[in-house]
Amino acid sequence: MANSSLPSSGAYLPGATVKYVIETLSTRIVTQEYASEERLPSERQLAQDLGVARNTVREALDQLEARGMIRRRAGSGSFVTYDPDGENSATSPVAADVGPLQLQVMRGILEPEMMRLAVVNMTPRQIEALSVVLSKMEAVQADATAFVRLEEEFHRLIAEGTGNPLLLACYNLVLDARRQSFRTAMYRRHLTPARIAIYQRGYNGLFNAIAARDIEEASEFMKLSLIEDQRILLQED
Amino acid sequence: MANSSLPSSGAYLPGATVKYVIETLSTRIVTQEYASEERLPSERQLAQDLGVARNTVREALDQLEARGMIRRRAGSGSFVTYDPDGENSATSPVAADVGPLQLQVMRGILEPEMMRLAVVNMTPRQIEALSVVLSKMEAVQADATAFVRLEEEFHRLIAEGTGNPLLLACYNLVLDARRQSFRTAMYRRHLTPARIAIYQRGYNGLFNAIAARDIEEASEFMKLSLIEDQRILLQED
DNA sequence: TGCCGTAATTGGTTCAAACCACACGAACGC
DNA sequence: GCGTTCGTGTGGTTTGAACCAATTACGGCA
Repeated sequence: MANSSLPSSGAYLPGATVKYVIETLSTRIVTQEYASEERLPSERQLAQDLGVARNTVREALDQLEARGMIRRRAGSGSFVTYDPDGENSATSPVAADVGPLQLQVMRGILEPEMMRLAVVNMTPRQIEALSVVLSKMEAVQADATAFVRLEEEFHRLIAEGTGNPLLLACYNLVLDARRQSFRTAMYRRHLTPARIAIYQRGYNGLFNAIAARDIEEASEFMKLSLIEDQRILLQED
Repeated sequence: MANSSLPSSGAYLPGATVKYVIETLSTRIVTQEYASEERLPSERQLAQDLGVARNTVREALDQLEARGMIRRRAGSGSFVTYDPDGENSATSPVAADVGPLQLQVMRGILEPEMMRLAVVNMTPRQIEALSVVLSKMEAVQADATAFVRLEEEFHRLIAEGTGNPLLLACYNLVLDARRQSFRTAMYRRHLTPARIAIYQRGYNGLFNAIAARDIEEASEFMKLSLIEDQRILLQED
């Protein structure tokens, strides 16, 4: 699919260009558009394709490299080091020891309050960013891996939207654990196209509630999402 | 001052300019030429003084900030956060950006639930460890620094007592931020012997509630502690 | 005197251009 | 044939400029 849907069409968000590039590239990597171990386009090429300066592309690649998604070699190019099915990832060591129930408990503690704070504190720009991720989620048909990854990004944006860096840092640990959780693989197995459609409706409602600054509605959708995940988890046992 | 020995005169080393700036600035900071908490020259000024581009200065400042030697505030300037007599230096980078209110919000989210989980899940051995810390706290007369340290240990043991490694990891971030917050904010000024005595009674009651597996009682003491801290925080403003 | 709005200053972001050092391959010479 | 050389493409670094956003300082107005 790639996309030529540059920010030029509609909302151009100054100050969010690097994030846009990061989001675009990481999505392409996760969805295997750029396969593992594969070389991705040169910085100059990417800059031209995405309609941004090479500096901006470099900044984005810096962060992707820090996340361990790519590796660069001067003179050769940049290579994808992300393995979608790989158990190995640059996740924090704690994440490995976290059981699915413990993860769910932690989400139950953080997410409702996080949602409330985000609804109140998110800037229009952050809501716009959220809508971008939402459209990508709605475009997913059956690619469970991509959907899970986008789900994560969606949640991360909400955590960012609280404006509380400490909460964001904590929630990043939660997301690490969620990614690492061996049950996630099973979770993906349950992510049939039909079920994806259900989640899409849920996230759509959640986003609308956020955009409308409706705390109760947003909280309700968040709880539903949690309960749904919990149901799948228990079903597994 | 310091040096006008710019690379321009003679050896211009491409690829080493940023390092040169970092070296220069960090030396000035360590030697107190730029004292702690002091504002250092603006990026534009530094660029001109050092004979490099502003971008280069920014790159250097980025790394100094990552090392925790400076802190930047848009519109205000960059400030030295390096403490030559610093006791602790290994705090997580996020901690620096966390405001006192944000810290309090996060504690308000985590601690009540943490308390409930701990009361239910703590092993006798963990309770024993908690009692040891408690006696140390009760032995403190006026050493606010020691008391704060023990308080932290007390809370950490409770977090451990939940048996949830993810929660513990998150709470460690909170404690990092709390430690950082105490360094800048003058919380210790308010920790008079009389106030320490009050806290000691509170923690004693909290411990007894935990030992008795009394969830409501423990929760109540935890909230009191939180509210007390909040009161001091507001008083500060 | 006190308050508010504007102007100046500061860090934050993005852009465009030029040059360097490294890597790889193709063309060349032996 | 084999090794060297050189060209081209790639990431790496630095520069200079322009604009944005947060903050502060100042001046005039009530």
